[in-house]
Amino acid sequence: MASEMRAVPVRVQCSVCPLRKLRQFRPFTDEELDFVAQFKRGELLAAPGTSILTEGDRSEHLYTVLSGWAFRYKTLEDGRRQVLNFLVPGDLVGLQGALTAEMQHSVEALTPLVLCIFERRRLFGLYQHHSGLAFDLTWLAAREETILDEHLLSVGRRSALERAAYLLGFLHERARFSGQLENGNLILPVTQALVADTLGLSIVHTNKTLRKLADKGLIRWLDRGCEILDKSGLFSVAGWEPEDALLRPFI
Amino acid sequence: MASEMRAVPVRVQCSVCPLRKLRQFRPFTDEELDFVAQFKRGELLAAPGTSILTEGDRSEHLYTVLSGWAFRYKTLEDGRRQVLNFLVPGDLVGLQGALTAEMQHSVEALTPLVLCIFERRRLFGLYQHHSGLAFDLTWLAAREETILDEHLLSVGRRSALERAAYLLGFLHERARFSGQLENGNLILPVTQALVADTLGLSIVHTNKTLRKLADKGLIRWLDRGCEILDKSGLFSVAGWEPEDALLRPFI
DNA sequence: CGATACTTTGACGAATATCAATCGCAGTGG
DNA sequence: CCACTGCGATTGATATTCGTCAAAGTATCG
Repeated sequence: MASEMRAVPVRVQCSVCPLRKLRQFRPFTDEELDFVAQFKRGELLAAPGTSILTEGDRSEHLYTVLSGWAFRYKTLEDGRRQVLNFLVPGDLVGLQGALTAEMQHSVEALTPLVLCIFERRRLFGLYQHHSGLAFDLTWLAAREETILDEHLLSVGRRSALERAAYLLGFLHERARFSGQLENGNLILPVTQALVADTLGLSIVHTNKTLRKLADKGLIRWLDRGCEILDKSGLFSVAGWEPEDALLRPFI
Repeated sequence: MASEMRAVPVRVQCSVCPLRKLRQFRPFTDEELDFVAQFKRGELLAAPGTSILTEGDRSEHLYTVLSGWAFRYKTLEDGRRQVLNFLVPGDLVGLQGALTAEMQHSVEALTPLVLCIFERRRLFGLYQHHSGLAFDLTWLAAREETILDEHLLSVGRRSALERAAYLLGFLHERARFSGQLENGNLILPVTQALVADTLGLSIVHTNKTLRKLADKGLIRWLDRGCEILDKSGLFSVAGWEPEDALLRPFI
């Protein structure tokens, strides 16, 4: 729960943003780049386990993930938890809080995390003067909706094995697309308890389900992470194929 | 599957839009009203059971529900179906299709349905010249996301009884907020098969679960509909309270 | 009147949860 | 260095929830 979290002055200039260099992100115009550079107020560094946002918060800020992993979740009163989605570099955090009064979900860091901080107050200026960026924000919100649709289908209608295969394949795809697959084999930074809370299953049943995937040679479970050995095998078990994502916006 | 569906020339002038009179929708400026009136290309009338959009479509259009009920869903290859959300008057349909290449979900009419048709091509003009409306679109997308978050929590972590109570309370709330509660007791236009596909349960188990809610005096099941007898009783079983929704945009 | 779609019910089986341990590893303090 | 602690992973036994199968009842509609 308690962990290091601190805001620091801007360190990464937007003009040399390491993410923007990746070919999956759409290029900015000079005007857009200037605006975003001004929009950005600093960075937030958070250690694993740190709570970034909490359900009920009224946040002054919006964030973009610059590096690291995090996850969004909700809980019921008695503590049952449901993970809603994972956040990787390029993902926007806290748009809901900027539009409704209070955050309806919580966000927690999974790995050491760096977030770019934006001021919610200035969001309307973005809409007034940068329709391209405004369009991008809607695009990002619609993409999140698409992902949630697929998760809902998964939790509602896929078997435990299909669900687990879908999730791990999905996470691998997200990692790949956020530029984390340079060095060959990727390790997803998740615990089995976290996977269980994403799949809507108990920890015990999740363990037994992951074991089946491991026995099929599709994954290998490590200390607190999951190595993907056979991505297309996972997709095949899940009955799912990722979209070939085209150019993607981010802020 | 096959059913009546036809587009007709504009009949309801936006300036006298019956929805806009409801106090839950935010007022337009004159310029916004002019734009939307031009943006609108006509209306679509659909009988119950009609397919409005299908997964994989490339739709030229965006829609707003003017009257009636519909639902969004996805299916797996073997036919398993998951209902994602319901659509009531004021809801936007097809924004995803306007931003990504293909629709990722299907939409079907539940009752006689009237949709306002907008042209996807002209969406960018909206962003360029009407930042207020652009902001509204993002707001609507973020609200859909909030709803999906709650559904995911429900399907993943609530028991069958809690889930059913949540869903029916939620639908009652949506009906109320879209101005359908004038005449006292509302009948939700759903079948048990549809509820089952929303909750992620089998029809048989759904039937037995709804029976329990009926035995508690919270609902009454009718021919193909559900009458809500005790809304706060449902919320209590579900462990959920609706947000007091403030002013709401629509297009 | 038959056809169809929706609802209801009981019996049974499969999927998943809960309970209760145990094991291994990393960090911590003596 | 070592005992201790806590978290995560694992396992087997048992209980519960939920799905499937089969059948029948009921309303609507042409």
